[in-house]
Amino acid sequence: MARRKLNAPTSYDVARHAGVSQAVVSRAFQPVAPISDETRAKVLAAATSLGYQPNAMARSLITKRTGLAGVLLTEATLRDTPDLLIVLAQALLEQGFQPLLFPCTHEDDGGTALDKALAFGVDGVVSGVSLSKHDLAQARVRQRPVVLFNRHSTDPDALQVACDHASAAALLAARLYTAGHRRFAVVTGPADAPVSMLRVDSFLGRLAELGVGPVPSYEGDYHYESGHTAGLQLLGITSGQTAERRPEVVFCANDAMALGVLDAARFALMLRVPRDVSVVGFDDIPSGQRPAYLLTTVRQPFKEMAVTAARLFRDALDDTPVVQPRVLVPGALIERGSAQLFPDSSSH
Amino acid sequence: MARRKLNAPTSYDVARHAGVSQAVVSRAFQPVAPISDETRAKVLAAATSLGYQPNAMARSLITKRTGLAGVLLTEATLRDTPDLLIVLAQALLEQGFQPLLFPCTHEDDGGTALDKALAFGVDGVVSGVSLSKHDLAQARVRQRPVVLFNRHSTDPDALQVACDHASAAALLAARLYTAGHRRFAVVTGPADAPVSMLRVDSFLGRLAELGVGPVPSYEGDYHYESGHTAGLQLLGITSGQTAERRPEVVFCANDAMALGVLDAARFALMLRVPRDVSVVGFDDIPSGQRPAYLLTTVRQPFKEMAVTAARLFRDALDDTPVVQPRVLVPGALIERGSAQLFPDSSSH
DNA sequence: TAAGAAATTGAATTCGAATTCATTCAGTTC
DNA sequence: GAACTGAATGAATTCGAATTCAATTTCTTA
Repeated sequence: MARRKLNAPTSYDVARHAGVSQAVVSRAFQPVAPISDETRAKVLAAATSLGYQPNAMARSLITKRTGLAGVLLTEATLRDTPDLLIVLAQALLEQGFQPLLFPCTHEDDGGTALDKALAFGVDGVVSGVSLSKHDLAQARVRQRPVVLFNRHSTDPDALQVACDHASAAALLAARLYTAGHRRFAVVTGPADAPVSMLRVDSFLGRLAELGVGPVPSYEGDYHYESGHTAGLQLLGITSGQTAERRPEVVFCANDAMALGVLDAARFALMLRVPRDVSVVGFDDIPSGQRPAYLLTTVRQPFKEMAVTAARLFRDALDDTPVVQPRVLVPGALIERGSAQLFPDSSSH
Repeated sequence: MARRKLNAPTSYDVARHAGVSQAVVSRAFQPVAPISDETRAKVLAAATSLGYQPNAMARSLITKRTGLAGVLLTEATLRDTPDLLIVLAQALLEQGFQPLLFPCTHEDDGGTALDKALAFGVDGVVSGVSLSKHDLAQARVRQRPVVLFNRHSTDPDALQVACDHASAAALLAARLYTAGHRRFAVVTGPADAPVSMLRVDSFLGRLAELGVGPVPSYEGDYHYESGHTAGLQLLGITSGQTAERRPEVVFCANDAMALGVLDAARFALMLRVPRDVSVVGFDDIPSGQRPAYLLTTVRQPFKEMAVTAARLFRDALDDTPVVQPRVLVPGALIERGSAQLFPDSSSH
């Protein structure tokens, strides 16, 4: 490994320049330390004149802190809800942490990503991918807090912030039932996506409570295309569907697929939305807000969730007693034109 | 600062456990080093049994390498083209670098972000925000390579990878002209957005060459809403527009605004697209691909650009002589239904 | 078999800033 | 003015792995 010398000035250079000891230079850069204002000013002046900046590695070596927060997110999350990364990064920066991104291709890459993050010396991790109990234990041994973001763990001590997908989905189900709908269909996310499961199961659970019978379902992969395929499948005539048996409502585990269903219904099957069929999703992605879609959906309050996660993260690091290790933030039902949400007096 | 002891094993612990010296442990973890296979195996066994991982800070302190690549991107970029971050992160990871994200609120936050990145000890930076000559010089003094991504610098030595926005925009202009269009309008990005300038200026430049007179323009901010407003303004009757004077084509500096223009035209002004007006954008964002929009646009080959950037980055770090410091990758014209691209025999 | 080359090994040093601890100095108090 | 308090300072140590260099072992080769 080529040892290249970097001509960056060190604290010793600054010390010599300012006529003090290295220890004093170090103190000048700490917010609170035994040093006179006069000396500090002198040191800082010398530092700026030399273009000195404390070496992060040397500092971390002794303080055991890097100021880095590992951020574990799936590529699907990054792609579908880019806003999440932005608000999470902002929130972490506000708490004084720089986000170190670990993009995960699959939901089960979390363990590997966590290992890598720890090897890089992150102070802790905010994880938007699932982590096993074993992974969490490993982080705990190393005293690195982990905040689960929209992910759940059976570990009672795990820190977690999540949208209350279950309640929102159940509410949406009830709302649609009340509006008079009786024939439902669902498009799920991939079987190993925990959030999809939460949403779909709650939706179906509430419907079951209300006496709605078996609901056809299609397993998508969170992408638009799979939603499109699902739409053709669930609403098309291929399976001998007639208007009487066609689902009145299609609930999708996320918005991307809901848009696919919507387009399949409108452009491929020539159905009118919401008159012939209501389509609802989950996430409130920007394109669903456009007049071309007007998707009824559930919005996750990412900003609030991110701020909460960042705060939990910092508190855990500061050994501040964490009052509430598990925070559930309610989702907001966003009613737009893609679903018929009021009893239709003209029907039947 | 509370000095908390982490019970992480050190190389000395492993050394004791394996009955060798600390130096040998260090060597066991390097791919090529003077150590026998036998000893290495013994050390690695001891290491795994103790759960040892080399301390990144200590290592970096002496090697002057962190394995971190600073990634500077504006929030607008993160939001509008999330795919870019994903492919860039993948490409950097493939070259052995972990992306350290520095989200920038404004285009001119680059200098600050670069400073922060250098303070964190990144090995170099890939910047999707503008950097001043002074910033670049500072990085060079520290021997930290900077690869500009879709950004330009007058510095002849600067490493840069960019989409050839200018050529693509000019091509698009010519294409529309050939199709018979003569009345154009443009929606620009914010005045300080370098990429918007490139695109719009080239588009207008080519039109001017073709003899097209003054073109009305509206300054947007890259967001959908501003596109919507621009659409109302440019195509609406507020300014006493009649069908004869209404622009036949609206060129937008990015897709997000193009969608806004398109929706304004269709849903607010009841114009038919592309019959009454053609709308074209730039970027090829996913929602423009949907049947509800079918936006004609220019796609940036992000994957290729990212791979090139990552390779440039690595070569610069390895002191591999960089063959081509400036790479321009051509954009791809994506023809969809939002623009009339062929001479219309039925017109006039 | 002796001399020399090559491969391993370990003791000591290094990287740069933070911290400990002893020391100095100025300011109080009686 | 002696004794004491508190603040400010610097010498020395520390963090943990990589590297240098001298010492040792093993392997060649004449």
